[in-house]
Amino acid sequence: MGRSAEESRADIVGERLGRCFPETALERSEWRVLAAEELAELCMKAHCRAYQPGETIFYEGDPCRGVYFLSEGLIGVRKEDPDGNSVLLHLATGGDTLGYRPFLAGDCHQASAEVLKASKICFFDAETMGALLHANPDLGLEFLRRAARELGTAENRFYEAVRLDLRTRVAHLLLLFKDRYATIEADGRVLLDLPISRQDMAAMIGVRAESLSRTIRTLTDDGLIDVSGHRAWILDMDRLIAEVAPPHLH
Amino acid sequence: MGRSAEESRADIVGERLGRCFPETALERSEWRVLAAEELAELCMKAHCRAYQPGETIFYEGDPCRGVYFLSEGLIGVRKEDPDGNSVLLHLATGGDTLGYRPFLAGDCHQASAEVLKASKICFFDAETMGALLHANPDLGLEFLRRAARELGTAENRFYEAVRLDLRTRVAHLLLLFKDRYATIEADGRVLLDLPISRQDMAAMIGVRAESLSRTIRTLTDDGLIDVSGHRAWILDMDRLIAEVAPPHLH
DNA sequence: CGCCAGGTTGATTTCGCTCAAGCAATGTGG
DNA sequence: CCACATTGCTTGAGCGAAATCAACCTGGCG
Repeated sequence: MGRSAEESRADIVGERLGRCFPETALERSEWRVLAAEELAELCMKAHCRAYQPGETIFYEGDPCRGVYFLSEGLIGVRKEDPDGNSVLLHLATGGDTLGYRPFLAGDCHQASAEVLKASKICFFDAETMGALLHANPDLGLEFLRRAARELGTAENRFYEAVRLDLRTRVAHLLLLFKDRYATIEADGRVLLDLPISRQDMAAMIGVRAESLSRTIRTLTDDGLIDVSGHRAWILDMDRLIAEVAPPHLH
Repeated sequence: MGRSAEESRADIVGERLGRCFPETALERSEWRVLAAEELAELCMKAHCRAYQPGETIFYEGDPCRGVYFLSEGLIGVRKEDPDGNSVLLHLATGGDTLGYRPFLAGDCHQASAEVLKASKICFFDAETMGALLHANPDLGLEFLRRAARELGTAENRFYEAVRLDLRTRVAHLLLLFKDRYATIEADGRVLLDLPISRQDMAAMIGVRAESLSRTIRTLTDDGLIDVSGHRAWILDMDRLIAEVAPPHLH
């Protein structure tokens, strides 16, 4: 124990920093623009904990008291109605920040956040966030860009929901998953590890699970994909893309 | 003509400022956080002109070269497919800024903007915008709040599009219009001046014009509203609100 | 007056939902 | 280790809400 108090405090900070902001999560998040000292300070103020699948981080209607940084894991952000029907608005993975929208708009949470895979989450309270945003304009601009991108995808989803038929939307969902969850095998085929249940996949595109199931079947029969459980092969990428490309529905 | 060059330049600036940023438009826009000198400088750099109904400001797919401030008028932001079916994403009125989303996200326009009523529009190029955002963090925070609010409404629209039936969505649209376009008559009844065509109203909630027409008919038969042309009376506000309130669809 | 675009109404079709049953995988207690 | 619940997924049959197709108003305008 020949080490100074300085050094051991630095160790504590460094260790906590690594847990709050793992490299892979940090670099794809808005927080990457903060200086090392700012990050260190931030994560000393953070409330961090691990969550298990099934836990809920916040509910629709809850007052928004700050934002949640997802260090690792998988979270579903959804709106539910009394009958238990849900719409899955967003899938969050490591590096995503939850609740920034209601925080910035100054309203209550308009959706609930449910843990889908074991996660580590850090909470930053409104005061800390407010101070940080004023102290560091770059952070605000990062969130602004994020909000702009998400607004674009939200508008596209609305368009697709009202104009595109079921099969097209399922094909598009699979292609979205491809970008994030695909591995390419030696023979060139594409293997997806579907990260969520059929219920939730259906809830992402606003259809019933039964309809999704039937559509997966027809796509399978047509030789585009081959799905069993959470493993999905894309057998014919070109034709799958063609399903989405021309927005003609005849 | 005893006035100095100084004074007459100030007049020119002041006059141009008043045309670009009319009081009512400015105060509900993000730009209100700029100092008078900043506004003056900005509108000297702006390209302003008047537009007539039917003109298109930008098309889906166009590169985004800056943002458009709507001094007055009415603009429809829409996505169209080859068959001519359109979805109306947004109605912009005086004080709204168009194209800030693609500008910030760094992509092309993902929708086109069509003039619906005679408008006055000022264009600020990307360079000017970029400099301003860096020079004045408050402006960024304003746009951040705006983006957060719009993201919320976009997510709600998606939810409603996939979960709520036609009648509920029509009722909700009428109530949205009420907030912006209603006048309350002496006898307490509420009169709406519907700002857009049936086609476009239908395109806002992602349904066909025929379906909208039928639904307006049933709402009329039920005594909730009374519509002729672009004049709509809300006869029973409570029941109209009740149509929207409980999201049960039986 | 006739024309035409926008709006309404009617008849029919269809896509996706509802309801219900079957099935496979996983867990649990005896 | 097996009976059995439980849960998530799939399949089938029937239905219904909204789309489609088509005709017909209506009102503004040359």
